[in-house]
Amino acid sequence: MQRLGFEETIAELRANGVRLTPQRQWILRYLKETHSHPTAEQVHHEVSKALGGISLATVYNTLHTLTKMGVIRELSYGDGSSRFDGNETEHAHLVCEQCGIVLDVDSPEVEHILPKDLERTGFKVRSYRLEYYGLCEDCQATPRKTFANN
Amino acid sequence: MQRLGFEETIAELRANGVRLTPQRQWILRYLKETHSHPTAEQVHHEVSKALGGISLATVYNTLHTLTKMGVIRELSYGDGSSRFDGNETEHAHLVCEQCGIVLDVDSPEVEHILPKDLERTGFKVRSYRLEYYGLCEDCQATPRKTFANN
DNA sequence: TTAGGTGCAAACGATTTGCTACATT
DNA sequence: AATGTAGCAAATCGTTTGCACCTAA
Repeated sequence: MQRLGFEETIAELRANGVRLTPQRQWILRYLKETHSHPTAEQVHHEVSKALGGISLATVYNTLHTLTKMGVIRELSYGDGSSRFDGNETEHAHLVCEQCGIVLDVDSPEVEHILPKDLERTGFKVRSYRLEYYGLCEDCQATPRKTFANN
Repeated sequence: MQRLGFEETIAELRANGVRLTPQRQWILRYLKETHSHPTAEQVHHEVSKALGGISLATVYNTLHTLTKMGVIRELSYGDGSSRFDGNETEHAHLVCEQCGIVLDVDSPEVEHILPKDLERTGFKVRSYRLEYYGLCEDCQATPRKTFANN
């Protein structure tokens, strides 16, 4: 349950013979250093500034490659677009239904319960996804905010 | 935490003055009577047989209407399409990464833990979503099955 | 009667793909 | 040098929308 930083992840990939192009490095760096949960478009926008241009297709391809390698995670929500999380470890999220922000939450109790709970199902669990939907603190204070943040 | 059946749900909607067209009734009936978690297209296919034709747009409209009314639930997965669940109550799912089947799981321990877990976050939780990803029993026995079931 | 639902086809938007040129190893 | 990667534009596909017609209450 230790989240790896950018440098550590790069070292791990290099050790596994993965090709490390500038595009891949910047995408990974951005995801590892932000704690927001950006969409592919947001990644494209940020990384494009650093590289002076990158194809959106490359962003998608790279995000999927990194997801398959297990160094980032992909989460798809009902709003049509996926979000990507530089934290590759299992953890729960808080999703604000008003402003759309996605926050991390440590949930040690849940971590203990879940695996136990599945023993009786015959299902071989590789990962889980736990999300709470509701209102973040800001939106509780400010009803009717627009859906355009984070 | 009591799942409502088709007849009960219909009665509730009628009591609330909701218009009950044949299209709405058949869509609701299908979702309430199956325990699979069909996509919009699967709903369209099944209901179309019963009605002798229905527009896919109507299926989408109706599914969203029923979701907003709280009598069904919508779940979006990474495969691009949403799935709809006639069980409107909170419950966890098992998602097989090989064949794509979505199974229900009762998780009473988790039900108890989750709300408690959130008290300290300042987040106002309205609902949650819990999914386990892995291999179902069939796919553990039969590796490399195609992604075309259920 | 009438508010609201249905159907169709066109529009949309996120994501994927085919293919050529290129850069890391 | 060889294999895998980047870029671009076109294609795909699930989903939404505008509008005319229709129907449950």
